[in-house]
Amino acid sequence: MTQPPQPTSEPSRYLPDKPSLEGLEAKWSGVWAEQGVYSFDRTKTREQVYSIDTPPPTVSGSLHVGHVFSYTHTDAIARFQRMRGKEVFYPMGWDDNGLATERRVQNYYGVRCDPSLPYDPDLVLPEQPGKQQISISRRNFTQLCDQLTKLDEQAFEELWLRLGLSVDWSMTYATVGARSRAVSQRAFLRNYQRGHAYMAEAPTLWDVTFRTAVAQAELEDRDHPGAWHRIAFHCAGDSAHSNSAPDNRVYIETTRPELLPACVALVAHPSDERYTHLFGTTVRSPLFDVEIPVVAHRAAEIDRGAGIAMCCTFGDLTDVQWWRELDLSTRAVVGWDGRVVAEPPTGLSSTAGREAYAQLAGLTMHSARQKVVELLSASGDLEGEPRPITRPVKFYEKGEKPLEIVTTRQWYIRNGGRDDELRAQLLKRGTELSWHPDYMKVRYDNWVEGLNGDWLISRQRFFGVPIPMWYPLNADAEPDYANPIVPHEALLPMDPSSDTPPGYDPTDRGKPGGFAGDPDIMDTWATSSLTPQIAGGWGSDEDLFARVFPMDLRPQAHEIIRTWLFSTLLRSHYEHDQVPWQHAGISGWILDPDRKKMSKSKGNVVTPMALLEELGSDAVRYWAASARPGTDTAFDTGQMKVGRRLAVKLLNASKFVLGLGEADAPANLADVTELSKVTEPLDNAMLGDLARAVDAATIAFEAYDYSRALERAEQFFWFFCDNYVELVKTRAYGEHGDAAAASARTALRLALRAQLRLFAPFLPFATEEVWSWWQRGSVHRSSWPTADELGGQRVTSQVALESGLLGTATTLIGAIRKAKSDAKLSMRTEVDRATIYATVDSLPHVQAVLGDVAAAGRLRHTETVCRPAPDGHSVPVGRDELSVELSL
RNA sequence: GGGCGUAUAGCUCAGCGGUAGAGCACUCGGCUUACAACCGAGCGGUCGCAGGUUCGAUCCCUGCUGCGCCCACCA
Repeated sequence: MTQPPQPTSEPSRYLPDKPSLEGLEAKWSGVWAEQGVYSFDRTKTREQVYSIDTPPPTVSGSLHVGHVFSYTHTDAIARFQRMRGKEVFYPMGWDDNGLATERRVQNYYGVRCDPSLPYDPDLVLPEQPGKQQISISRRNFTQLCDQLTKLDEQAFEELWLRLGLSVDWSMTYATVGARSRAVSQRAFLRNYQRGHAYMAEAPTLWDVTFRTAVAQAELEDRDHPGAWHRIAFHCAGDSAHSNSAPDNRVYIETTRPELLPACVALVAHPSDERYTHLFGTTVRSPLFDVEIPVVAHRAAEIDRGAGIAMCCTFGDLTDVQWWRELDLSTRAVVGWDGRVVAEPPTGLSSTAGREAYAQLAGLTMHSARQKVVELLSASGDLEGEPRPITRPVKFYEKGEKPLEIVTTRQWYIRNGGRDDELRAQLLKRGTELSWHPDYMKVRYDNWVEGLNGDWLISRQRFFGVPIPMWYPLNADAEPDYANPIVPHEALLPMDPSSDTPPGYDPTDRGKPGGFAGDPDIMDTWATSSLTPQIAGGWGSDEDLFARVFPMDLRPQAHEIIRTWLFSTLLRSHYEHDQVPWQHAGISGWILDPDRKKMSKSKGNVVTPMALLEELGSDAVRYWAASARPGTDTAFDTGQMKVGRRLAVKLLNASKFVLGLGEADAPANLADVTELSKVTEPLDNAMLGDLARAVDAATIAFEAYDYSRALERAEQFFWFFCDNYVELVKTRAYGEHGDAAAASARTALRLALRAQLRLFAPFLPFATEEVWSWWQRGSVHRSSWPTADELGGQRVTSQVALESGLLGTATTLIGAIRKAKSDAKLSMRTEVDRATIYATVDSLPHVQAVLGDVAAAGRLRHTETVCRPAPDGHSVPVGRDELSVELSL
């Protein structure tokens, strides 16, 4: 066995007989780690650094080809910037914070967190989770969270290593780690101290399954079946208003009849003449017999339902608006558990009403609806049958039941949703970013313009960053929320449920005159919105932070512009008064081949590790990098096979070029004197074309268009292999003299050296393998190719003539191939005589390349005839004579 | 309801104010000493529809249609 070469050793002249992609991932990822090829040099200044605000993957989610897709894009950019001479700050983060982890731990271990239980240091769980979830303490629970996320993080790291991400693994962070918790709590406290964070008791969108508040950014609309119910309210007295129904009733239509006991008003549009006579009067609700005012509000829609709506506390956000703006009563009936609360609301005082209510108390919303419909039918207040409809209903994105609105005390961060001036500032911040692709900015603008309230950041969950606040308790042990006890920044991270505020004794917890900790944790985005600060060492390593912040690039997917991008920008706006990055690179999604979003449930998810093992990382990276920025892309193994073919071709072509001879192998091709060996016009023409491809790829990369950079490199490479290499092959063997051979070999080597570097960001393994055969160091620390090193001005001055030459030669060899193909001859068939027709203008070109063309086409004798080609195309005359007609 | 994107070969996608491109698939030919997991040649398109601007439109403008996505107060 031949020892694999080491990148720091002398060029090894090691050329495998049969180059292969197998094993390159393990070999080179190991070498890179060992030699710290991607380690960040923190002595560099901000100007010298290119910093990336890595998206920390949710480790409790499944590994998905979508991950491979978008992280490859970022890695290609990182590698390009590194080769351009930037010191790339490219850490990895793990998002192990929040509900995703909680849920995974519950299912994986079969446990459930009960914060009232004491910690059990000797907890032993059954090997297989049982049917019944085991209740454990909060501390035990979070320990299991830590334990499981460690496993998940390992799986991700293995994947990333195999994919070849050029991450500095010594700088990894986790969003629930101590550093992240400290940053998150510090930023929150500063928001609080500046008045950007506040606490309020207000109607809140509430998930009854997870029993937590959720934020606007976590909502999604889903089509949900429901039904219109036409319900009669009773007008007071013997009203003689002609517009009332003849039976003195007012009909409303609702999809939420179960909220009838929560009704606080009927609302119609001020200009709706059907109801104007009722404004200012009251009606009585059916079943519950509560006196209900009829009021006017512009938000009521004349042509929706009956045109008059039942306003409940709270059925939807319009109800909240009406309740606020019209100063209506409050009759909450939905409890935290999603069931009808036991006590009837105020105002529900009649005996009949209380009896009706008693039949609902404790029921789920679903059952309560059936019961109310039953009662209304019996009382004759339901007109007709419910009419089924499907309408959009708000869900928590991770939830399975429609959201309710429950009044709770929560923490908020101002986000412009209630403040036009702040909103305008944030919109302006959006313009300070370079968006790639630029139209993605519209999504940001839409989101900011559509915000309808401040950002609710508290969550009634267990695993996450605690809200760092205590509250003094009064003589009745009730918390004084208006005067929280704020911890010192030096004490962060802290947990108010186990830490004791200064001046108190742990035994004062929960006692009159004592203190209580805030029981809630923060929304996962409240921490993730600080990834530039976490990764950069804000507050703990200000020296590092100054060298990396604001960052250059935020890569992310488009669906989290409203969450991650927006919230990060908001926090940076508050804390640093600037945008957190210069560029936002937005990736698309992976769709399955049917153009649907890939989903686990459909069984079409491919495990990325298996893909990498089967096709090779370079192949999969090629597929990812072929997708235009921001574009949703079909999962396509065909494209990966194309990438694999490219990588194999690169190995083989390199082997050929490097195998042409050791004697004149230049030790340092960066030495421009090598260029003087390139004497043949055809060789210079090729280098000139390559120089243009290099320029095009560079411009594309600088504009974050990695796919175009790859396309240009690839386009040139196939042309190089199929035409140039074939044309100069025999000359390179030395059949036309040493100088001509040296010209070809040097050009081939210069071209190979440049092309390996063009491909390095995309095919890091194959390019590194080839680089190691003949160059020092890692290709990934070499410099990005330039037009200058390929001849620059020298080539450019002759460009007109020489690119014409290359075109002529390519056309000629193509015509010869076609002639042979039409004659059903092997390409190696020797042709005794060929006639090449040409115009006067092109004749010099033809004659200049005739030697290479004749050799490549295996033409023994050629004749050039100076006249336009006869009609038709190439005419194969036979094995011993070939007429090649050209339109030149 | 508002917005963004998109529509090009059987499939996946580039492109561009001036004679329509690539890969895959398909057909034919070739084991040509870098590569048969390869090479060569070929077949294949009213550039979604309708108008407009222009000497000229696949490209620019307007409208329409299909698809995808984002957003929107769910009575």
